[in-house]
Amino acid sequence: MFALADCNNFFVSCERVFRPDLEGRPVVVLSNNDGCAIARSNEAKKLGVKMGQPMFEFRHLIESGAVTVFSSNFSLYGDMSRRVQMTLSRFAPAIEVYSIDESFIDLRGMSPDTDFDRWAKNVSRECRRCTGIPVSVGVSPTKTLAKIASKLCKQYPATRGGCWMHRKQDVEKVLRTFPIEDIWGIGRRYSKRFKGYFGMNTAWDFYTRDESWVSSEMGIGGVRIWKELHGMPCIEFEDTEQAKKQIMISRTFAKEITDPDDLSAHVSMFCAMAVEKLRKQGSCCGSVTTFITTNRFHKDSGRSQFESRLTQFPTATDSTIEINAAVMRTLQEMFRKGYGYKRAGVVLGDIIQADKVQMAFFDDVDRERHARLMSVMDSINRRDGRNTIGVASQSLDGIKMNREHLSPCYTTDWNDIPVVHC
DNA sequence: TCTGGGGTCCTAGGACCC
DNA sequence: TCTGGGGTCCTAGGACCC
Repeated sequence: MFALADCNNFFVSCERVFRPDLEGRPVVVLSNNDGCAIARSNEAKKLGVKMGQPMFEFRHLIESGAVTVFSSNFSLYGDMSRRVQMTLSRFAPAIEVYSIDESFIDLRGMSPDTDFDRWAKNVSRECRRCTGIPVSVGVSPTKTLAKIASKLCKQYPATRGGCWMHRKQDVEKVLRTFPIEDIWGIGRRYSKRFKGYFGMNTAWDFYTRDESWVSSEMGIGGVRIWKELHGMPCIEFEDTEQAKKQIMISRTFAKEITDPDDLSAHVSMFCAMAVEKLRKQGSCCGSVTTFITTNRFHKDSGRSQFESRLTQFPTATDSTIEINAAVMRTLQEMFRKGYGYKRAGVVLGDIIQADKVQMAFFDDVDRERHARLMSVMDSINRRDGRNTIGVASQSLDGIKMNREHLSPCYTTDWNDIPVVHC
């Protein structure tokens, strides 16, 4: 058996932990720059606020007081996520942190006589008690079915946050009405095709197809989903964190940037952030891509641009100095005067373990020195906060963002700790 | 006026090798 | 007119996830 513990409307729930007055009311959390809705309470969903919908389209709901909005507060969400994970760890030797709000739990070592329904309800209750976050715990023979089971918890309050779905007849009963687009791994494209072309609307319609049909339509990935629905586990449980194969830092700017120095300062900071992540996982990268783009929603195509440049390193590196130099050079090549840049980013690729780097024959970088400097830089930034020191080209002011509705960092900033009056 | 920020895997096709 | 057979590697693009 596998369990999936999925936090309900996670970002909204994090805000509600410290604002219990918002329980039962429509709440929306916005993306960076207060752009789009990225989390909605059930009440906000009922009012018609869509995932990813731009805020200006539902501004009337905010202004009339029908919806409460928050700017995203990722230090809060990250910390709350860690607390939920700690609580889950008490119930199983191994958990797989799948995303900020979802973890899988391997139950294969537990006695087959276990009452997993009771177990799931208990885990959910404990998460709520210890962290304040409502969590849906689905248990099933495969990860894909566990996902479905956890969705049932959200749909039916009578499950009290936990649901064990394992008997064939129960699974099939659920699949008969489960929307095809809600199956894990079947996205917008496939579900649109399945509905339009083949008149398939439910998970049952997919489940009852031949394996060979699924294979020809979707390839090996589809077959895995199909088998998982039939109770055959195909998706590995991964409790060790995998090193990233690609690391990207990009941001949309609050205002278009026209000044090359301003743009450089930002992109240089993105670079420093990305390379810090790279070192943190003990890797080096063989290439870096820099990209800049103008506002993609602008009609005036004469002034629009998406450009990117790839730099490859003869010897894979984790030196901010070396990578930043490449990024700054390519940025200079791409920048055009008179254009307003709305978004930019840095992508590190060809990532390998730092101790497996193959040196180039004519390598002339003093890697020892760079390594010592980077290590000192990282420890200072760890101790005194991000952006305490960095390379000269980089902005140390952070990114200017619109965050009009930001909540306090209740759990990660001494100045924001809630005060209890009694 | 205002539109997020990350990731992964699979496949097809081309280049190239013997 | 006829024009092998097998393989690997790389890349771009498409699909998905949260």
